[in-house]
Amino acid sequence: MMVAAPTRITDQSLRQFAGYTMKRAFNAIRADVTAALAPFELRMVTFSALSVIVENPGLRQSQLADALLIERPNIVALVDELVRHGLVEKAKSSTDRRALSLVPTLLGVDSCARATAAVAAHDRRMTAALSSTARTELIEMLKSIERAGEGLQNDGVTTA
Amino acid sequence: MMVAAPTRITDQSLRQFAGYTMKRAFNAIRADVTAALAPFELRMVTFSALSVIVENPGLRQSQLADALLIERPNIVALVDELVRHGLVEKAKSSTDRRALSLVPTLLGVDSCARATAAVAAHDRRMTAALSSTARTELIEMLKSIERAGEGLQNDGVTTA
DNA sequence: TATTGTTATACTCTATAACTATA
DNA sequence: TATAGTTATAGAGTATAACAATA
Repeated sequence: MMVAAPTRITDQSLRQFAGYTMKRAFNAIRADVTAALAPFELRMVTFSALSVIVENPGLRQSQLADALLIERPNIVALVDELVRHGLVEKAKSSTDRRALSLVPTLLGVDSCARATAAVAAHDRRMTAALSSTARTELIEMLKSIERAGEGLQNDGVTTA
Repeated sequence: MMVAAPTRITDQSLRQFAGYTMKRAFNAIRADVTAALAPFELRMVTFSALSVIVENPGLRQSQLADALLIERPNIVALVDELVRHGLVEKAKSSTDRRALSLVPTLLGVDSCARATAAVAAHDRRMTAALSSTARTELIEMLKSIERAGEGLQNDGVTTA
């Protein structure tokens, strides 16, 4: 079979979907935020973890996993990376001898503040085309999509 | 060091960022669309590829890679998967003996139509809380973020 | 019994280097 | 010399099973 290639490629059918465009938008965000966090030796996921630890000092690893929707086994290396960089300490829980309490160090608190400022600048760059209210509405719409996903685990079986 | 764990964990600081909430929203979308595509033996990326091939019959693999922002090496196994399922054929280009033209089969066109309907239903489920105009605005905002990313490869060096 | 942290493991997704055959 | 398809490979990111210590 012999066919000539079209000159201009379109993705019109996929563009009707919020999911497709969101994937492309998030790709752009990930690339930019990764660059923004590199000077702090933080990745997206380690920055998120550090932020939650600073905001909730003393939380257990399993609580961090729940908050960030990360499986417990994957938390171990992630927290160890923060410990290795001197940003977080693993303290023994006073109430449960199985558990570890995650506490930010002074360096961790400071790095988190500066990284948060860098990420805020990145986020403003990416949403520069949006008005302040539009940006707020975007975040609210994304939250509503996140919430929509929470009710769909059974996937149609219970919809009858 | 002994610390008691907080009872309620928050991620308030991260919630100010469109990127963080978008990641969580997209996680929900990915889980739901993956389930929606499973009956067709399609993954997110193979569905996107099939859709572009049906919309642009005869395009070359490198054009498909450009359209979907996928590196050329990763296109090979992806297209082979569509060929194996009888949805796409690799035809020889009539103008360039190096190139392959990707053509959908009749089954491919039909499967694409039915999968597109399933994905449309999924997309409506996920955006059920949004009005029709709000949903359109969401997609436009996501496009503007995607566009913002295209200008930022150099990362601040040229901003001076 | 159930839960916390952990190890080992595997699977997907994505990115890079280098080869071949053509242009 | 550049490009199209390809191979091999490596690194993230993420998910599951199973274990020891403790509740």
